[in-house]
Amino acid sequence: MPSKKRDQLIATANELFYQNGFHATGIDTLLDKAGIAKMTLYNHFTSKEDLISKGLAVKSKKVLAWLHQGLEDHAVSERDKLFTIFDIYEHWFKSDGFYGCMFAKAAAEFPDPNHPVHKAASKHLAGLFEMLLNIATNAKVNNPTSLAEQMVLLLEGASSVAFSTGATISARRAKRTVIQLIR
Amino acid sequence: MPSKKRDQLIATANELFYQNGFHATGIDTLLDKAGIAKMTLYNHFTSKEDLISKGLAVKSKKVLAWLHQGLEDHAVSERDKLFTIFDIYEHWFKSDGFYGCMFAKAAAEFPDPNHPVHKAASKHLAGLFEMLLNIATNAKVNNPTSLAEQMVLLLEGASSVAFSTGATISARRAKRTVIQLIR
DNA sequence: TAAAAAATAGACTGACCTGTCTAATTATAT
DNA sequence: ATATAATTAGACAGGTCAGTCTATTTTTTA
Repeated sequence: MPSKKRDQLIATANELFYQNGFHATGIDTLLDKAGIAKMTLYNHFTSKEDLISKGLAVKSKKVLAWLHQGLEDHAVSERDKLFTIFDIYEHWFKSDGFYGCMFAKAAAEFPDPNHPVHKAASKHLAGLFEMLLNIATNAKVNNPTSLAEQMVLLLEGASSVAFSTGATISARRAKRTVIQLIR
Repeated sequence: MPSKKRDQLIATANELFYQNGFHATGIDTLLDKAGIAKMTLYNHFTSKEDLISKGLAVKSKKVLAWLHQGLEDHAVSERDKLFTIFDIYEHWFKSDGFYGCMFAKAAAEFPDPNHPVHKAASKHLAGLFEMLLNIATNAKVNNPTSLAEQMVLLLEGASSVAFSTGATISARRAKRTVIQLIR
C-alpha cells in the first residue's frame, strides 16, 4: 500500500535511526518529528522493527541509485567509475549528514543473523557488490569479481574508520588502494 | 582503584555489550549475570556510560595484546606478520564469540564525536594503526605509513562485512589485497 | 579481636519504552 | 451529499530503564 504518511514515516524514521541509533530513538520522538499520530504508524507497520526493516529496504534503493547517478555524472569512463566512487564517498564523509554506514549500524544493533533488520542490512551489501561487479566487468579489469569484493571491504572500512575517527581522508586512502591494485 | 569486583563488572559488561549492544543491554541484566549488587557498580563507576568507556579501554589493551601474541606465535618473519594478521582475523570471524568490531559498534551507538565512549572507540583504531605501522616499518616495506593505513581499512572493512553478511571469507579477501599491494 | 571498608539485598523514584484502545475528526471517494 | 476509509489526540497498560537510598552483612585491615 503506497501512502504519503507511510513515506513520511519512513523518511523521518530513517533520518533519526541513522543519526541517533535504533534502540536510542523512541517511537514518540519519531512521531513528534514527523507530526503523525501513533496509530497511523501502527496501521502501516506491525512494529518498530518492521518500520526499521522497511526503512532499510527503501534506504538501500536510494543509496544505490544515488551512487549510480553520481557515477554517471562525474566519471569519464567505465574504468574511471572504479575510482570516482571513492570521491563520492569522500564528499559524503565530509557532509553534515554523515553518520557512517547505516546498514553496518543496523547489523550491529540487531546481531541475530536471522533478524529481519540484520537481513535487510546484509542484503544491501549484496546489492552494493552487484553494482561494483557490474562496473568492474564493464571496465574490463583482470578479475572483476575479486576487485568488486575488495572494493566492498574498502568502502565499508573507509566508512567505519571515517565515522569512528573523523578521518574523512580514509576515502582517499581506499581510492589509492584500488589504484595500486589495478596498476 | 584495582578491585576484583570491578574487574568482574568490566568483564561481564564487555561480554554483554559486545554481543547484544550497549543500549539494548540493561544494567540489571548485567548485574544478574555478574552476580554483583547494583551499588557495587555505582561505587566503582559513575554511570553506565562510564562503565562502557572504562570497559572499552580494557578491551582495547586486550585486543592489541592478543593480536601481538598471535603474531609472535604464528608469523615466521616480520614481513609475514602483515599477512598472518588476516589469518588471525579469519579465525576470529569463524569463532562463536565473533560479533564484529566492538569499537566500531561503540562509535555507532554513541555518534557524538566528543562523547567519551566514541573517543574510546576512536582511540583503539589509533592504537591498531600504531601497531600496524610498527610491523610495516620492521618489515621494511616501501611506504609503511601508507600500508598501515590501508590495512586498518581492510581489517575494519573485513570485520564489518563478515559480521553483517556472515562472509568470514572477507578476511582472506583482505589478505589477498595486501599481498597484491606489496607485490 | 576490634575497627574500617566493601559489598549486599531490595525497595524506590521518575522517566521512558512499545504497543493498544477509544472516540472524534478529517479526507477520500462514489 | 453520502458512505467509506484514513487519520487524529490522548489516555492507558505493562514493562524496563538508570540511578539513589537505607539498613544489614560480609570482608578486609590493623
